[in-house]
Amino acid sequence: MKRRATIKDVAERAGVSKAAVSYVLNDIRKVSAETKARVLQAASELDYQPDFTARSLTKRTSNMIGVILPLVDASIANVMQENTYYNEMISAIEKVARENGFDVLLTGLARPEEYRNWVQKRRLDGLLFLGLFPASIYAEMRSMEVPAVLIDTYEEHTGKYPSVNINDEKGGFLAAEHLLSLGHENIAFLTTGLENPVEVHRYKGFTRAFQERGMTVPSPETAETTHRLESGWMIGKKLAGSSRTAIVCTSDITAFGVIRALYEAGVRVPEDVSVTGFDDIHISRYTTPSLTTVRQHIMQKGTAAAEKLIETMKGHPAAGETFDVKLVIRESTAPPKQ
Amino acid sequence: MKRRATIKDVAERAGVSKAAVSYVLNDIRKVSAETKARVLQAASELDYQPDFTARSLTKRTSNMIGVILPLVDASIANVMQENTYYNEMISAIEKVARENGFDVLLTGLARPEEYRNWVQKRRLDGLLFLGLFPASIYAEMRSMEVPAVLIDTYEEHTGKYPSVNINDEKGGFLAAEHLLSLGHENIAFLTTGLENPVEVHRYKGFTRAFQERGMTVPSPETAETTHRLESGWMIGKKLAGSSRTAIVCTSDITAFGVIRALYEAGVRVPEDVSVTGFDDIHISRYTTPSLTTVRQHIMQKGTAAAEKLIETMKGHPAAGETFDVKLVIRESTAPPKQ
DNA sequence: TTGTATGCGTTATCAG
DNA sequence: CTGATAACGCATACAA
Repeated sequence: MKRRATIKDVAERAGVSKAAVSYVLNDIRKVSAETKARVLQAASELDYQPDFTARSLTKRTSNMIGVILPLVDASIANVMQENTYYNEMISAIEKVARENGFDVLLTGLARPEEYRNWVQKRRLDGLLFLGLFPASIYAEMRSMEVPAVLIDTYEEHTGKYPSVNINDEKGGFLAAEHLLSLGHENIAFLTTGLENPVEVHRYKGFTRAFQERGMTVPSPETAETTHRLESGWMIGKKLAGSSRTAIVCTSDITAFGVIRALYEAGVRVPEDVSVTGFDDIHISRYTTPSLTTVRQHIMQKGTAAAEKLIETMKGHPAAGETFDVKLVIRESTAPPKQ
Repeated sequence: MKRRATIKDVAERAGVSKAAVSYVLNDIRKVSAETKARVLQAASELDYQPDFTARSLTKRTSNMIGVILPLVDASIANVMQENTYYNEMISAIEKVARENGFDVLLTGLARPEEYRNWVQKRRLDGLLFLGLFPASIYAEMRSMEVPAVLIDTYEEHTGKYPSVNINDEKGGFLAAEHLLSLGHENIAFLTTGLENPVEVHRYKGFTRAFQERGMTVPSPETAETTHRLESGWMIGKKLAGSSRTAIVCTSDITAFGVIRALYEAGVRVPEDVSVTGFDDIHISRYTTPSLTTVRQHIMQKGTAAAEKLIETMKGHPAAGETFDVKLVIRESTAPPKQ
């Protein structure tokens, strides 16, 4: 590779000191118009671009933000593999970062020690947490002074970091209320685990809908893994023979699994059983039946998270934000059979 | 943030020189057992971890690999948003990278100049190209000496870089042959554009199936954008009134769009029209009808690409590789109506 | 075997 | 206002 021009080359060509070049290019100090012109001229002739590595060393910043996903069985695949939710999030983050001159470092992290080390040795300027992590990681976080924004995380886990969320409680409520108003009474709530506050809030909203009608609240059905098609499929298989007439899922992905299992068992959706999803990923509009689901604006959330992080990094601490959700009624729900 | 221990701190604590510490930690030269022990002891006590930024400066390597996606309308979203193909690819790459001590820098790139600059100022050790880029980028590449592996790219575009592919021609053939053997004659081939060699090869395979039977080859239907649900949907809408009895799609995503459009037009799949996909992403097994498709092992491809890149970076240039594909017959295909 | 000195490309400090 | 010069943290050629 042809050696890249350094600041020294520019300085020599312009007949000034390295410092002068730096001043001009960073517009950090008054420089005589003539020097300035010479420097710019030389820089342009040599196609000079500052080296981020060297710059990082003195500035103690890397111009990189870290995007962290939880590791399940040593891979991020188990979390993100099947769900285009992450595609939208990452696309949004990458765009905001790139447009602000930052690069995105993507990694899966499991143990808190790794995390700390990773951040420090890379001199990351900011962090974005995608999803729920072991509580110990949040403890570790507090001891570092790196700006961070949490996504889909609730206060009890955060401490001092802004969090970007959606109104999960309302989402759960909307799904339940929709089914109740259709006339369903025996409704299952399918969660991937109530250790996750996101799931808890959705379940809370679900229960509120019942309570407001003075009905008893069904206990939740718990899938054994993360949001996966197969988790939904297994629960659907189990529920196919039950007396449930409707199933509320906490992701579109699991809803698809459920619907397929029901179909294989000869149970029709929505004629026999209604199913709702959560997220409204793109494909949900295209399946048959298309999915009645709780829509969240994923890219908006990702964009907001990245923007807040960058604001915070610039020294303007941003507040968290909770986005609204709305119910999108499609074909997977209908009144119960008589 | 509590100041991080540097090599100097370790040296002082161990009562040796900085150089000695470096030697021990990098195992670069023989060091007396005693010194070694003292250094390791001190390093461990101080929880010393070398700073990658500083290390990069002298070693001229960053321990980062860049994963590059093409930019469409200033965002990578338009390419990756709806397709879990990318989730699998990225998961696989991240895992291999992480396990080999590398971090993944993810970015969207459009103009060749940006690309060159990005690689140089970040001192990237290796590059992974996901998908097809403007030809000018390949030209720019040749002038740099950075190891790279191309994914889903054909020779004519590469030059000296190994490429990881699948047997696209065979995939196209399998899909067509399957439908022909079912008795279909009027089969549409839906491509997102024959500028992309991947699509060209699939179409070639498709045509071969016809030629081997001495049948005339249908001309392709071209969607106007990238692999998107909506691209498929629009073509499906157009094809709903046609005499085609089967449609071969070059991605599962577009196939879903097609199927939905047909459904909305009252055309049943597979009773009225058969549809095949390509990729076999996870959801294809769970939709109704489940999708007959050409399976490629996406994670295997991603893993291989990352491993080849790392091998090349270590000085053992790896060869490209073409993975096999196979037909997975599910519910979206059936013999034509009598 | 170990320590010293220098370079990597920038930015920050401090004289002039 | 400008320009040497010293960090920044690490690796390495060279000297001891």
